[in-house]
Amino acid sequence: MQITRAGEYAIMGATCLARRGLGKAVMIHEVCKEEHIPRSFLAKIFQALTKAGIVRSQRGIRGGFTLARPSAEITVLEVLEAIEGKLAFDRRLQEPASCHDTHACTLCDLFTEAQHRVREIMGSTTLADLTRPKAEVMKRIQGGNLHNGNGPRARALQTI
Amino acid sequence: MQITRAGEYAIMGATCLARRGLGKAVMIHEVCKEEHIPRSFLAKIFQALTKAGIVRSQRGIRGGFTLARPSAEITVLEVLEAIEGKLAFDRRLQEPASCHDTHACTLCDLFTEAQHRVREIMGSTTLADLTRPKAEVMKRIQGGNLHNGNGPRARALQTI
DNA sequence: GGTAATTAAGACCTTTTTAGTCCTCTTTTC
DNA sequence: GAAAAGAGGACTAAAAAGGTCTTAATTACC
Repeated sequence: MQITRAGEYAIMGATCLARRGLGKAVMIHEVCKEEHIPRSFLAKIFQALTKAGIVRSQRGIRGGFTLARPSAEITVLEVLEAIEGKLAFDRRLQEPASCHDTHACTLCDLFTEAQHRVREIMGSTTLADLTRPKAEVMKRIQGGNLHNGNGPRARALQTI
Repeated sequence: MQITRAGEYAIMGATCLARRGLGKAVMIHEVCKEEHIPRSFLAKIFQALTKAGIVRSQRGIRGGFTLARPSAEITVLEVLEAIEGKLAFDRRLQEPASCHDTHACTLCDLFTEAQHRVREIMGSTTLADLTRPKAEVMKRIQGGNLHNGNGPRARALQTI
């Protein structure tokens, strides 16, 4: 019941890029130093994020990584699932065949709801949110007003 | 980001006992057959649940397992944590030292909130709930009225 | 065009966890 | 005391986690 190190590093790395702004290429080395992540491991993670269209890479001298889109349009859920695959609380929710009691399994319902709650908050929090001052973030997260609004946050939520 | 098979089996096994009522000892063999769980694996799991005071065991001929308390007083969270240890969404929430940015880590806040949401629903759902008809359970889970009420459910929630 | 700096890709490795099994011992009932 | 349970510990195979290493492929600059 934990997210993996790779998933955690992905969020940290992407957030680090978010803090630098959209245009500037940041070398993997800098991100590692700042976030205390092993270099070659992060390289691998950023590769995956590149394929997922979350970051953009630039090879050669003066190369590095940038976010592919504004940080306010990238959700934490998106980053996490790019690395770990679709978030599933239990194997039942991945391969429904593994539940024999297919007709009316209340446990499946419980797991589905738990998973939904996690996806909801992860999907409504963007990288931009993580770069904001702590007090603001706390207020937003615990405020519970994740459902309303028309900003990028609401748009992001639609894809869940 | 998944619960383990052991955790899942524990909930299934305990729920199976809940369906049989409080008094009657159920042999491990019966539970396994009913829930499609490997026998020696479930034996191990029930051992742990016994130590945790969730089920009670009876050796010898006509032995077996029963719930140690009424099913309405045992939460799914309790069963899960008896097997998997305290539910932690990320290692940061277990050993805070692993987060270097101790002063104002917004990611820690996000994870804390996600974890809280999972604990909330798992901690407010009892084994008795899982034995009820699907429609009822769905209504309760999604109703969102998990905070009010004075029943065993509210009591259970206090320990979270 | 050469060279240094940078990411890409994938093979490889080590440790830990998962998901069990198996065997022997103890307890309990008949 | 025999038979039928669970208790407990040792063991194992497979998968996942958490990385490392090597060899490209690009790119900027001289």
